[in-house]
Amino acid sequence: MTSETKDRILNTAERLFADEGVGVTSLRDITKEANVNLAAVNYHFGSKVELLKAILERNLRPINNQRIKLLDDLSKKNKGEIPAIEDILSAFLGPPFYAWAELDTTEEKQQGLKFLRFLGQCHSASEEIRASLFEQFDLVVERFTEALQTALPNLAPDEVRRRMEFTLGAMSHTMILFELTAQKQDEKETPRQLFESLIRFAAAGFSTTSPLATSKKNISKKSKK
Amino acid sequence: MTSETKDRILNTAERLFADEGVGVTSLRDITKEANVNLAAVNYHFGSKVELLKAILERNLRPINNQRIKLLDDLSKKNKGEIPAIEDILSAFLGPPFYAWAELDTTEEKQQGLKFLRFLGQCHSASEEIRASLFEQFDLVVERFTEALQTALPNLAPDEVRRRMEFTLGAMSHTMILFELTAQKQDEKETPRQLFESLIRFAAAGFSTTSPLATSKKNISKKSKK
DNA sequence: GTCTATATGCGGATAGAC
DNA sequence: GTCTATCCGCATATAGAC
Repeated sequence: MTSETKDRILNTAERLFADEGVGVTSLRDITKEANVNLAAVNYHFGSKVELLKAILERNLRPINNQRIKLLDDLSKKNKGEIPAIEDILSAFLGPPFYAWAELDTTEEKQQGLKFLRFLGQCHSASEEIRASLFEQFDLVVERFTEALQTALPNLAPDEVRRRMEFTLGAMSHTMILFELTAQKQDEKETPRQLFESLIRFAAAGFSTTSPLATSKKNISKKSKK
Repeated sequence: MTSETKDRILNTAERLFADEGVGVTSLRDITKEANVNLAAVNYHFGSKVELLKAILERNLRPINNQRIKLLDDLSKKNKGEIPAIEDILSAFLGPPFYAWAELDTTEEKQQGLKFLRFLGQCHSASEEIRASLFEQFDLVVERFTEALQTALPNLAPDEVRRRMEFTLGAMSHTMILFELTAQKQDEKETPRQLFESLIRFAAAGFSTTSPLATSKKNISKKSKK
């Protein structure tokens, strides 16, 4: 049996990290609430950061698998033909939202929102946390960057990468705001609206033509008519 | 004289926070390097977080002032006429970059990049830091949201706000990546390219037409031709 | 192997002498 | 205003009980 203690730590920590935040949740808080000894965390995981990584891994794997699956399905469906930008982005940005939308009870949904917020925070946390996030995320981002490059053959590779980063930034920021959005508009389906808006925003950003030549110093030269 | 000690703390902390990160920089590190007593931080600022707020305030004020000024100039220049989206976004996203571009020496530039990264991190730090960031930022965001709404009269107010959030997310994420980008491409002007790409990406995102009706469950229905 | 009791050292904060 | 001494909570390490 893989140590019930280990699972109890994992579950309790997951809830506390999402609920209260990683920074303010101490190992003492976790072990007290889980009714295990303080040293158990170190025995089973090695450190607080390693525990965090384990939680990330456990929750991110199914989401990333779904992303890849959706992307593969896109390619298969339209045999040979290149998928639309919006569909590619939907396969990438959708899964975290789907995972949330599929939850049943109100409490589960609330908990799920908190986890999304937690995930978003990890994107811009300490270097070490970011690193462990991207350990499993990098390959996914790579695959989607390739797909987008194929769909946008005229866009310079550097520019595709930059736009992918902008999308990642908008995504993580959106995840942080998810909770607030959902609570404000009591129970309404606004998270879905937020998610749809994000896809549309990013798709438009990706689809715009290459940036102006960088020779001119004056950057914004657009006419008003 | 407003305490030379206070200034020394402020300067040293600013450098260390940006250089090493807020989390790993202890008050002991700061006070040792600044040659002041450990208790001085608490006397002058109250706490580590308050010190951080003071640094944020000092650096953000001129940037935010420039943002407002640029926006005002836009309105004045084309009397009555509504400015282009790209110009509005340029006035908002440009100042942090200008502040960096105006620095002279290589060391100053490097330091400036680190500060931009630090600023970006604050966007998704603890609730308390975020709050102090937005204490002075909220009004600016409000003004620009209004300007964008005016330039996009057909876009629902909720949607304008959402897109502003996406832009903020892309911006803070970009600031975090600034340092890396600049170092990779040895000394080249890529930060400017990054900044221009961001404006273009966000402008396209803002300019796209309203999202699909939310009645349909199937979200991505775009045809390929 | 699994867990506990306990120790180490560093962090921010503070009371009170000067 | 400045400094010393000290407090308490923290993550982490380890010795040894079961």
